[in-house]
Amino acid sequence: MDILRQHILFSGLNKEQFHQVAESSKVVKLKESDVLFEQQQRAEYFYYLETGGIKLYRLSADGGEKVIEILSEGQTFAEAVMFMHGSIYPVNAQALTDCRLMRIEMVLFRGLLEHSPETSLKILGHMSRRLHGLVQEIDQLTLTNAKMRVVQFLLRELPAEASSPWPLQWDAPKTVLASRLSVRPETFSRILKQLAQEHLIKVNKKNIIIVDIEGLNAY
Amino acid sequence: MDILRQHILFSGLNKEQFHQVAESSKVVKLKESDVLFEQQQRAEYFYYLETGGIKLYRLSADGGEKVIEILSEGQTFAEAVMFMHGSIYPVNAQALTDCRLMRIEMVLFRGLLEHSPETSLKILGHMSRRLHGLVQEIDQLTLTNAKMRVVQFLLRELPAEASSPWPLQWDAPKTVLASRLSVRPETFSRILKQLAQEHLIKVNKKNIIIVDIEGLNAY
DNA sequence: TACTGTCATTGACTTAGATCAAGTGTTAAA
DNA sequence: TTTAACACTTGATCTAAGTCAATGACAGTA
Repeated sequence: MDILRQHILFSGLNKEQFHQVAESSKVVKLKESDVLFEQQQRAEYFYYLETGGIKLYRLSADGGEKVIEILSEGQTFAEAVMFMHGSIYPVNAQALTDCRLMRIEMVLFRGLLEHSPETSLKILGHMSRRLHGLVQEIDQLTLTNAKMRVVQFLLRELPAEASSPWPLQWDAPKTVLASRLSVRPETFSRILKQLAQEHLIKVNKKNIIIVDIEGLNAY
Repeated sequence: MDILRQHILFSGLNKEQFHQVAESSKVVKLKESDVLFEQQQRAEYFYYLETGGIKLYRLSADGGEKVIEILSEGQTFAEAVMFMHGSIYPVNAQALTDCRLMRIEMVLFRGLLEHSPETSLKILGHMSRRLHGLVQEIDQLTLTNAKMRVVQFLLRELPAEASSPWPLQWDAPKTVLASRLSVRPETFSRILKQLAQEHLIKVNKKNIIIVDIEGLNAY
């Protein structure tokens, strides 16, 4: 509960307000591949992800799946839905690994915001950044090719202080990463192989070692 | 000024607050092709578009241009930037036609929000919808092909009450529309031709008549 | 009226990346 | 230990859409 308190969304609430949130919230546990909610479903809650991984994705009419976001510990999600009329989730959410989450009531939280402009402003900041992120996403999709998308993705996974060589690892299967990057798994595989042949990375199952950050940046 | 008052962003402000905004705001006039601001530039203002058309677009390193949004009368833009740290515009803004805008000071407006939770919530609603729109945009780009994107675009331009045949028109040149849809002008031209041959639309310069809405929906 | 530049259309060609198909590990259950 | 299920890799094709190039249709202006 203390962890929650520290999150930016809740840091603007006073003691009493936070108490209300804590009271009405519930811990949710998911097993790997459990579905938390589905797109078009009526939205009553948003979530704080304490441990585990979640993917947000959309389905097209013909069953195609596009991963919009891969969430990891400490992130909140679906809070943007709280401010839309006739709120329905615009995406599906499914556990990539076993998860532990806090489920927060939208109605209650929204009510609190009416008396907490500070928190509203923080959420606005949050959403602005996500908005900006999506805009970048769009031009990544349109202005660059598959190889560049993969390279950008790898570079973005690196912490600011990273130096070559630097190990990366994740729990999502490669198919999910591929979808996130809007390429087919086959293409993703081939691109990683190419990068390895150029001595920019080394691939071993779910571990990738970034061998040459400079080289990747050159793309 | 009264027009501004009616806009959703300002409707939550009280008389005094609105007065402050009005005081510090300035009318800006642009000629066609004038640049209002550029990406990476320090952001101090957001805008309300009274008359005319504006395109928001991004440039890639190699000069490629991707139109993110085409704005028309009555819309505000760049207000999301207000809530980000070290705020810089993430896009370029250029006039498609002669324009008249209101220029609003971010710092001032942000200050007002600290005392107007109601307005904050309205902006949150605004941004949520745009967020949702961008998510849809992304899966359009990834789950569908160029022809479908064009069809979806045409259908979305139609008002809810539209019936076949229905005329459409816009002031942006076709190259801009093409970029907005992430296709090359040549491809855009070919697709429109195809749709015309299938008797779904009729094209005449900047006017398009939607002949068969059902037919388009079938895609 | 002719000249210029911009936008739009059309045809010929190229290519990135999808699709299809086959094969290899790897884990988990029977 | 065998079988099944699934993730991943690799090779062989195919195709949608991009690129390049030529031409037409204007609007503006000198």
